[in-house]
Amino acid sequence: MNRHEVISAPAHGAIHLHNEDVASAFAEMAELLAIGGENPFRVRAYERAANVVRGLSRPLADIGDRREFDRLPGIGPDLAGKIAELLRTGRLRALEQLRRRAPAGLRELLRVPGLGPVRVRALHAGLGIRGVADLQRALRSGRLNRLRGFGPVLRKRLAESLEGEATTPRRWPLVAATPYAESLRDYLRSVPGVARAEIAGSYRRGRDTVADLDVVIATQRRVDLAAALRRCADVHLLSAAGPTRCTALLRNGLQVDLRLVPQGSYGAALLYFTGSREHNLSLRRRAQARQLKLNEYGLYRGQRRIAGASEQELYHALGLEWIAPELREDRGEIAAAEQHRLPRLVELGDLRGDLHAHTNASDGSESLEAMVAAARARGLEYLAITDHSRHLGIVHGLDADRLSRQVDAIDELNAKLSGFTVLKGVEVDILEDGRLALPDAVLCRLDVVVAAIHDHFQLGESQQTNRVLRALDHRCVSILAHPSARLLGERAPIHMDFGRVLAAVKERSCFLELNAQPGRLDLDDVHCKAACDHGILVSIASDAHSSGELADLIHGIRQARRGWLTAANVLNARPLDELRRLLAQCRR
DNA sequence: GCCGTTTTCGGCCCGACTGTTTTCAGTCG
Repeated sequence: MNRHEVISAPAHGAIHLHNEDVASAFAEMAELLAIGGENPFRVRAYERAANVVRGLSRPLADIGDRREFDRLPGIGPDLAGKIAELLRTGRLRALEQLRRRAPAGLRELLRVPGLGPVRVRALHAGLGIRGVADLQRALRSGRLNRLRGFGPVLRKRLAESLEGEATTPRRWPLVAATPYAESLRDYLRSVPGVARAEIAGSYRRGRDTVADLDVVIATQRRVDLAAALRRCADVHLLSAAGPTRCTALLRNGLQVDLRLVPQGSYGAALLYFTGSREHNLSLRRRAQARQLKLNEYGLYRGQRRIAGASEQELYHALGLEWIAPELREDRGEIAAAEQHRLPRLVELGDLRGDLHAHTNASDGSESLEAMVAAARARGLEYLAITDHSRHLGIVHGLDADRLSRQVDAIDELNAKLSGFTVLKGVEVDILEDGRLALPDAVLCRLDVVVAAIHDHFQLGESQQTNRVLRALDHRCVSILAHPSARLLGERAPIHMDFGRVLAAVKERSCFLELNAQPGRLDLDDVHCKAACDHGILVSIASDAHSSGELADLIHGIRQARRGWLTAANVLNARPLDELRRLLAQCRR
C-alpha cells in the first residue's frame, strides 16, 4: 500500500506511523511549498527535517514526546508539533491544505531534469500544465514556445528527458555500477596530466544503490576533460561540459558527474563530491561559525587557504577527527568526531566465520566439502551450513530426515578437520502463521537455526509482525535472516513493526542477520544502527550459494559500517567458543 | 522553519554550468 494513503486516511483505530511516513510527509511538504514559491529556507527546513527523521535509528512513535522531538537537530517547535499531530491523528492538516492547492502531477514534474520549482510553477501558472502528460502535449503542440524562459534548447532537452525517463532505472544496485565505475576510473587515470581519479559520491559512502557516479579528478596541468571523455568508449554523450565540470551519460544509461581540480584541492574536492549533501552542509555551517569558508577548493580564512590537499587536514582544521565515508550522512557523526567517540568500524578481517551458507543439498551449487574448503581458504575459522528447509517449492529443501543425515555428515567431516569447525545449521522457513517448517526434534540437534521469510510478503503489518514474533518465540531460533525480505529494485520490504521485532530479539537474546548478498543488503543501514543501539549482535552473512559467493561478505561489511557497527557488535567476529556460548544463550 | 562562541532577529553552503538573456536566473550537485 502506498504510504501516502496512510497519512491522509481518516483517523480511526490504532495509528502506527513509521519514521518513513513522517519523513515522506515532510518531503512532500517541502516540494509543495517550493512549487508554491515559498521562502526557500523554509523549504530547506522541511527537507532537512525529512532527512533527519529518515536517518533516526529510533522510531518516533517510541520517543512519543513533543519536547523530545524538539531536541532533534533541525526540528523546532513547529515541526515537533507536526510530528506529534501525525503520530496522534495519522494526518497533517498543513499538508492536506497544500495538496488542495497544487495538482499531484506537479511533483512528478519536479523529477524531470531541467525542471525546478520555479519552472514548474511557470508551467502551471502560464499554461495550466498539471503533470508530465500535459507537458508532453504542450511540447508537441508548440504551446510551450510562447512561455517566457522556455527557449528552444530547453524545450528540446525536456522532450528528450520525458522520452528517456521510462527506460532509465532510477537507482542502480552498487555492484551493478561497480564495473563501469572502475573501468571509467582506470581510463581517467591513464589520461596524461591526471594525477588522481577517484569515484566519490554514494559509491564511496558504500550505499546499497547509486543514482549516478561522481568522479573527482586532480590534475598536474591543464587537461581537456571533455575531449578525454569523448574518446572513452563507454561514454555515450556529454550533457554538460565546462573546463572543470562535466556530466556524461554512459552507454548503459548511467550518469556520471566529473569534477576536475588542481592537486592542492584534491582533498576538498573529494570531501565535497563524496557528500552526503547533508554532511557537507553541516561541515560548511561549522566552517562558517568559525569565520571560515569551505568549498570544493579548500578551507579558507579570508583569501588564504588553510587546508585542501587531503580530507584529513580539512577535518582537523575544523576541529574534527577524519570521518569514514560510510558515516557521512549527518546522523551524529560530526558530533562524534568532535568528541573523539567515532566508532572503530568493523572490517572484513574482523570476521571469524560465516553463519549462513548453502550446499548442493538444497539450492547451492557446490558440495559441503567444497564450501568448507573455500571458507577455510578465505581465512575463516568456522562456517555454518544452513541449507533450506523443505517448505520452499523452488529448491530441494531438506526434510527432517535429510537434514539429520547432513548433520551426521558434518560430524564426520569435523572429526577430520583441525583448526576449522563446521557448524550444523538450517535456514528454516517461517510459515504464514509463524510456525517453523521443521519439527523441534531436528532443530534442537543444530548449532544454529536461521529463520527466514520466503513467501507471503504482502501480509498486513500486524499479521506480518505477529508472524515474525511467533517465529522468534520458538525455543530453537538463533538468527532472523534478511529481516525485511526486500530485494533491491525488485521487492519492497515487508510491512513489519521493526521496533517490536527488535525488542523481541533483545529479550530472547538472539540475533539479527545482515545479509550480504548485493541484491539484498538486509538489514539496511538505518535498521543496522538501530540494532546496534539496542545492543543486539548482528550476523554479517554471505548467504553463499557457491564458494565464490563467500566474497559477498565485503558488501555486508560496507553496509555494517554505514550502520556504525564495530567488531564488538558483530556476532561472527567472535571466536568460536564465545560464539557457541552466545548461541546457547538463546536456547530455552 | 531553524538557530545562536556574532545574533532571540536576521541570517541561512557554495560554486559551476546552461540558456535566455542584454546582465542573470534557474538548476544541479
